[in-house]
Amino acid sequence: MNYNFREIEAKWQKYWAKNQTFKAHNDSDKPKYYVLDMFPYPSGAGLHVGHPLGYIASDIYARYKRHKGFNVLHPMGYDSFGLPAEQYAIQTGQHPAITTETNIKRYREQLDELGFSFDWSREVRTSNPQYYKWTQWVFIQLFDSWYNKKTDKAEDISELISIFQKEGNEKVEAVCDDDTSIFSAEDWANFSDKTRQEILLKYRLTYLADAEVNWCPALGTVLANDEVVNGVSERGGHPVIRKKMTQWMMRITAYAQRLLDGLDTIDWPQPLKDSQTNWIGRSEGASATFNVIDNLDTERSRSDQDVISAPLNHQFQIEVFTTRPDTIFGTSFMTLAPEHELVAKITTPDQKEAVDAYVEATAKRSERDRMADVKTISGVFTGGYAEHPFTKEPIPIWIGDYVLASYGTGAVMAVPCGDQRDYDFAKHFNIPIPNIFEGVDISEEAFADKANTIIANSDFLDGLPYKEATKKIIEELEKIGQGEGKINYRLRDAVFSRQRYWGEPFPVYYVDGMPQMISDEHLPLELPEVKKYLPTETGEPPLGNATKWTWNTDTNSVVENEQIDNTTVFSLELNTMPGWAGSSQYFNRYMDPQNSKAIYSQEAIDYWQDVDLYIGGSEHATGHLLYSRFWQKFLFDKGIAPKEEFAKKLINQGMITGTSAIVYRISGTNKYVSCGLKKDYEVEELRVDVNLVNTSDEINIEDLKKWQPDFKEAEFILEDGKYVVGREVEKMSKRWFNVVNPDAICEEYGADSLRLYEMFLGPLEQSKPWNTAGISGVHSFLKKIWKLYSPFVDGSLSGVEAEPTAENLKTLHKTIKKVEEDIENFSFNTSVSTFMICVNELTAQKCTSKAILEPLAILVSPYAPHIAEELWEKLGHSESISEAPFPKFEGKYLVESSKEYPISFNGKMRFTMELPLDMGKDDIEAAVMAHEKTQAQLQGRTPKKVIVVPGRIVNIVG
RNA sequence: GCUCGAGUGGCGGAACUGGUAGACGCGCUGGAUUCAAAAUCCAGUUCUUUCGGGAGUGUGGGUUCGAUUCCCACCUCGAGUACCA
Repeated sequence: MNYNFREIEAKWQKYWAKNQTFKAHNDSDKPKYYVLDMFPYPSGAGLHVGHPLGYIASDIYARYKRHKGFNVLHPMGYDSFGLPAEQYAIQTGQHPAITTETNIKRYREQLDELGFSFDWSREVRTSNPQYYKWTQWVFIQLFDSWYNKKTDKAEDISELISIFQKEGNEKVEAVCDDDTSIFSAEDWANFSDKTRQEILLKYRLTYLADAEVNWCPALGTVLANDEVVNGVSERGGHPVIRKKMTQWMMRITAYAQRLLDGLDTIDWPQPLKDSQTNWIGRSEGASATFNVIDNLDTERSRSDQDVISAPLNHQFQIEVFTTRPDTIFGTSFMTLAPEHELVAKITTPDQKEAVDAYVEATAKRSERDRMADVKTISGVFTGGYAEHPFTKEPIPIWIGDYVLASYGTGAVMAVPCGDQRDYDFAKHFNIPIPNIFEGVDISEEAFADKANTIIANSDFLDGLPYKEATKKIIEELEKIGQGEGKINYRLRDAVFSRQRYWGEPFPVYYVDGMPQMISDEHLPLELPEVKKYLPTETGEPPLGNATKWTWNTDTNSVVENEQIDNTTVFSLELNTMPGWAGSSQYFNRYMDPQNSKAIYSQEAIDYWQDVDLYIGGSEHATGHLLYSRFWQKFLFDKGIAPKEEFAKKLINQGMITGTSAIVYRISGTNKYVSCGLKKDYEVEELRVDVNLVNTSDEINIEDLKKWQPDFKEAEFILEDGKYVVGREVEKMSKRWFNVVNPDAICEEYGADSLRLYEMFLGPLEQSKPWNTAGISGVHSFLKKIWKLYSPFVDGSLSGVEAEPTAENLKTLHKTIKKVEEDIENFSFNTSVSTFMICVNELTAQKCTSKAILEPLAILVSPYAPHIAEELWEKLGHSESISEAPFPKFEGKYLVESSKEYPISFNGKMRFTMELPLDMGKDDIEAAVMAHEKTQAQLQGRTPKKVIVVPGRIVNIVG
C-alpha cells in the first residue's frame, strides 16, 4: 500500500474538525500553555509559502506541549480591518466587509489544508462588532483614566476630579499636556462645565488635541510615526506632510519608562528590544531656561506704537533640553526650530523678512526632503538675543532646520565646541566657537568624548570631569530657578484617529464641542452604511457620508442625521480607529472570545494569565508590539489583566525569500540564450514564472511559450539540448514571478511534506531562500517512514510481536533525546534531520517492533501530524495521537563500552582507533603510541607531549 | 554614520560547555532495476595531490596540546535606525 497523502490528510483534517480535537478548555487540572501566532490581515492574494513558517513552528510547539500533558490554547483569528479592503471599496464600490469575508474564507481554506491544531471555536475578527465592542470599551477605559506619577500607574478619572474639588491641581503629579495651568479648588468650583471637561482632557489617557500629524494626501488619512518610513507611507509609499489637525491621541508617553523597564522582564529577541529601546529614546540631561533680552529694535518698534512704557526684560523664555548641561559655558548661540512658537515673537523687524522667508521655505519642504538633505547647513539669525543664565552675556538666537520641532523643546543651546552639528553651524555662519575643554584642540572638529572631558573656562565648573560638572551645574540651575535635571524621551503620544471608513468607530458623540462617551451597555457602536468610501466634498472623513450617524441620548441609539438638535440628538465622531487598535488586546480576548458581558471573564484570565510563546514577524517591533505592551500595562493598572507583560517569550520567524528564475534575451532580438552561454552575448535579464522551471533549473520551453505572448515566437539557444535559467534570491513578490503557493505544494506533495520542508530549510529565525526542488527530500522521507510501518499498514505482521533489539532502542532513545532538546530550543530544522537518520537506521535494522514504532510516531506527530495519526491508527489505536504522552528518554540505552578515538597530531585528526571506554589514560597512551600509524606520523621524532582526554580525544604534540 | 545579526562545499544548512569540520537533504556523477519513463535501490561527491599525503570554516593576528567555537583588528553582506541636542 502506497503512501497516499491526499487521502490521509483529508481524513484527519476532517476527523480533527469533527471531534474538536484541539478545543481548549478554560477549566482544566492540567497546567496551561498559551501558544500564539500574530494573526494575519486577510489580503486578497492569499498565503504564499513564506506566511505559514511561523504558524508551522508554533503548531509544532503547541502539539508538543499537548504530548507533554499541557492544556494548550492555540487560537487563530483575523486582523480584518485595514486599508487594502477599503482601497478596493473605493475603486469598485464593493463593501469592505464583503471583500474581507471572501478573503477570510480563502485564508481559512489554506490554513485548514496545512493541518494546524488551532482551536477555531475561539476565532476572533477585529471587524466583527462583537469583537470591536471591546476595543471601544478599552478606549472608554482609557478616556476615564489619568496617569498618577506618585503611584506610577493609571487611575480612575473620578479620583482626579475629587482631588480637584478638594485642592485644585497644584499638588497633582500627573502626566498631562504641557500647557496645563494651575488652579485652586475654588477655581474648579467656579469653572463652567465645559472648562472642566477641557481641563480633564489634558489629563485623560486618550485625549483630543491639535497635533502636528503625518498627513498622507494620497491615502486621505493621518498616519502614526511607525507607519511612516523615510518620509513616505509604509503602505503604498505615498508622500507624507506635516499638518495640524484635531485628533484623538494616546498618552503612551506616560508609560515610556515602564515600557523600557519591562523589556528586562521578558524573553524577546535582543534586536526587537533594541528597536523598542531606540524608539522610546530615553536620554538623561537637564532642562535650562534662557531669558530673552529685549533689544533696542523691538523696544523702539513697540514704543513707536506707544503700547508699552515699562522695561520688557525677560518677557519671553526659551526652554532647552540638553544632555550636556556641563558645557553650558560653551554656549555661543541658540537655535530654534523654524516652527518654534517664539520665532515670530522675538524676531526683530530688520530680520523679519529673512526669517519669514526661511520659515516658509522649511514648511514647504516635505519631511522627506528635509531628511534626505542633512548635509546642507541652513539657518537665519532672528536678531534676538538670550541672556546666559550665569555669565549674563547676550547670546544670539538663530533658527535652523537642523533643530527638530518634535524633539525636546524644539530649541537648543548651541555649544559648538562640544557638538558637531552646532560646530558645523557655527563654522558656516562665522559664529565664535569658545573652547571650554582642558587641553583639547577644537580647531578641526567638536569634542564630544564625555569620558575624557575636563571642563575649563567655565567659572565654578573649571577642572571638573563630565560627571561631577553635570551634577554641579544642575544644582546651580536649580538654585537660580532656571533649570533642573530632566529625562527626555523621543517617544511621542500616538495619534489614534484615522480618516478612514474601514475601522472601529469611536464610541463618541459631541455636546457643545466636547466629546462624550457612549455608555458601555450600548456598545458596540456599529459602523454605519455609506454610499461612498471617500472623504466628503467638505473634506470630512468617509463617515461624513453616512446619513444615519447621530446619537440620540434619549433612546441611546444611532438615528438619522436630520434629527440632530443638539439637545438630545448629537453628532457622532467621524474618525475611526487605527489598525493597531484591534490588535492591542486580542491575545486576552482569545481566552474568552464569546463573552458578551465582559472583555473576558475573571476565571478565564486567571487561568490563562498571559501568552507563553508568541511567534510573528519582526516588522511589528515598534508598532503592534509596543502599543500592545502599553494597553496591557494600562489594563494591569486598572486590575483588568493580571500580568503587566502580555507575552513571556517571543520569537521572530525569518523571512522566506523567493528564488527568481531568469532568462537572457540577446539585446535587440527575440532570441534567448541559456544561462551557461550568456557571457558570449550582450543580454537583458527577464524574470519568468518559477513554476515553469524543474529541479535542475531547466525551463520547459513549450510551457514558457504558452505563459506569455512575448515568448510565443521566441527562439532559444540551448546548452546540451536544454535551456537553463539563472537564479536570483529576492523577496517573494508577484512582480518577480517567484511566488510559490502552499496550495500547489500540498496538492503535489502534501501538507506534511510542506510542514517538514519549511522547518528543514534552516533555523526558524533566519531568513532563507525557498526552492521547491528540495522538497523531494522530505517527501521521500515520509515515504520511507510509511514503508517502515508497512507491516502494520498492510497487517502483514504474522501475529508475533517483535522484541526491540539493543540497536533499535539505541536509535530510538538517541532520537527522543535530540528531538526533545531541539523542540525546547526551537531548533526545528535539526529535528527533521534526526528523524531522517532515525528512519534510515531503523530501516537498515529491519525494525518491526511496536515498542519502537509507537514512540517514534509520537515524536514525529508535531511535525507531520497527518501521517502520524494514520500510523498510530494502524498500530491499533482508536484515539487521536494528539494527547499521547511524549516518550521518555532513558540514557541507559545509549551507554557504550568502547569509543572510536580520534588520534590527532598537533591538533589535526589523522586516524581513529577503537578503544574500550573504561581504559585508563596511561593505557590509552601506550596503545596509541604502539600503533603503526603513530610511528608513521612521527617519522622517528619523539613526541613532546601526549594529551589524552578519556572518552574524547588523543592529541600528540611534536 | 550609529546599533544589532551573519559570513562553513555547486545550494539549504549541521557541529554539545573549545575536542573526528561538512551531519541531514537538494543537486551532480556512475551503477542496478525497466521495452521505456516515473518510482525505488546501491556507490561516490570540500579542494588539491606524484594517491603516501597536504590544505581548508570571510581576511590578518592572538590565547590553547587543540579554535567554525574564545579575544583583538579589518573586510563583506543583511536588518533596524537616522540631524534626538
